[in-house]
Amino acid sequence: MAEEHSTEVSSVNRTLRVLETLRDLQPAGVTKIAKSAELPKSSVYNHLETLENEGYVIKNDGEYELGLQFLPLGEAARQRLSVYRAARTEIEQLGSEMGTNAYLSVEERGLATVIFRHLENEIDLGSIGTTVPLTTSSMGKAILAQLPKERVDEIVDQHGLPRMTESSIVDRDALDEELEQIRQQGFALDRGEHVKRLRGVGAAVLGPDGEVRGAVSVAGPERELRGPFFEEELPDAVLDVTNVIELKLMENMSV
Amino acid sequence: MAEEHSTEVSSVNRTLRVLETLRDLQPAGVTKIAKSAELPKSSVYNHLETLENEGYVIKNDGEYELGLQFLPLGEAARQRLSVYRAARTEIEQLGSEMGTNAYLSVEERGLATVIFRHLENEIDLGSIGTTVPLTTSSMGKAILAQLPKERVDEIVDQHGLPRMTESSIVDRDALDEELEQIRQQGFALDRGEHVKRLRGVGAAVLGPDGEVRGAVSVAGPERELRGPFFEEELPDAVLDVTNVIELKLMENMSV
DNA sequence: ATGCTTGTTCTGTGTTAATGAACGGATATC
DNA sequence: GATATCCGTTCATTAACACAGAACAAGCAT
Repeated sequence: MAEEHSTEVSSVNRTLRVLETLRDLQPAGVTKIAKSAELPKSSVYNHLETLENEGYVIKNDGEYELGLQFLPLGEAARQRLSVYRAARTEIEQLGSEMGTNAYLSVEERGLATVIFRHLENEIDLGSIGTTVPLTTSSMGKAILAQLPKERVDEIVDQHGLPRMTESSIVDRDALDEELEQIRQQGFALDRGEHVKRLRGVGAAVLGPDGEVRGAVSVAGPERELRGPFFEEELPDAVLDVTNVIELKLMENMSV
Repeated sequence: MAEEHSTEVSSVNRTLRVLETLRDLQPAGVTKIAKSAELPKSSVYNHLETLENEGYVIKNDGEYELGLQFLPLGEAARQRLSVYRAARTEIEQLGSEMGTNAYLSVEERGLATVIFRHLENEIDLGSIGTTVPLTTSSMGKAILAQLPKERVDEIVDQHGLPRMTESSIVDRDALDEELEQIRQQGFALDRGEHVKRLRGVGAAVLGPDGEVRGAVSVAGPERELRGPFFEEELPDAVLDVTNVIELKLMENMSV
């Protein structure tokens, strides 16, 4: 909120806005994007042209689409995370053994970002790159529970306690209690706090330094995730996997 | 080379250059990026600051890294491709059944871009988003063989016939012969034309309209891919898969 | 303590990104 | 089939602001 002498490059902000609206509207033409982004048509046109010349945007019979040049950027962004490299295969195995969708997410800018998933089920909480509030998912809560208290305060200040469903935690004291319980049992449960009737089991992955590197979770519909399967078997499986990943992270250190 | 009245937004080009050098150098500081991109330090700094405010770049103890915001953009770029949605699971099955790495790639801007892969083997021809010349891989040649002749001319004019290894096709007539043979047999073989001792088998995927939508391939080291396994079994398996994908693409039409 | 880094701030100036109107082409409308 | 409306694209002007390079501060190594 406090910008003194703006050191920002406004054209860049503009391009990013164009790209984000294109992402949501694609395929789309100049006019459509300009209207949605509330920018002059000619301006949007110039940006799209520039982006197209570099391959970041593709023109297909008059309509624009995002170019595949973004793939290497996204890939480089997640390849830099050692937890991604260590967890990939483990997540796939976890998902196929349990017969559920399995996810790997990391915290960035106060949100949980899904960086890898294994699908068994159509009911999905979001594709690669999706962000969810840390307070309304098993992965998010598992991460939060391992962050220093000040960081939790920061994040809650910044993002609040969004009420995604009627089960979402919206009270700060309730959150602290929940986090304490998660620390004690080692895993987090989500009973429709993010999406109604969608349940999940998540646990944090700690690095060799003891810092949170991310979280693993499995998720599925209420009717499949219940009873001892939900409350015992899945937590055990998830904890096994986070344990293996943590060991892999240690090996990478010593090599 | 022929720019009349430049309608390009130069700041955008600048940002893209910063991002691309960051992608190759990350984690990196302002000075390192500025030197490599041959841009003034302050300029790079301003761009990085702007990108960081939007989450496209992350600052970790003084060093910059690509932010996870690129994941949704990359994901949106490939999700728009119906062949990606149809081929995902088939590629995984193909790879695990054959015990080889399996790839899905599409042509964009005259290059083959890998948009999905299944790994069984360490020897890899490149991660998601990697581009390879169409003339030096089984996927690329399979795609080329299905493109209209004028398009092939365009692409060869633009990218030439790069000699990646001593086996690469560098003669235009030889290419045409090869493409004709690929059309007849339905699949393409790569005998170390892209990387020495790396072999591959690829076949194109055609859409309901008869246009090329991409190509599937399996690849592995020479010592594993040889004899009837390389020349018969793998081609059969790849063709089976492209066939299934093509059928899926037709279903999606009618739904 | 001193010499190098590094990231960051600053300020003027020249470039150029932004703008809205106008063009021409295609499609839709009646 | 004529007219109207939409689209992408071009254009010219002007104000804005991105750029650059030097100066600053902070860290690290020597």
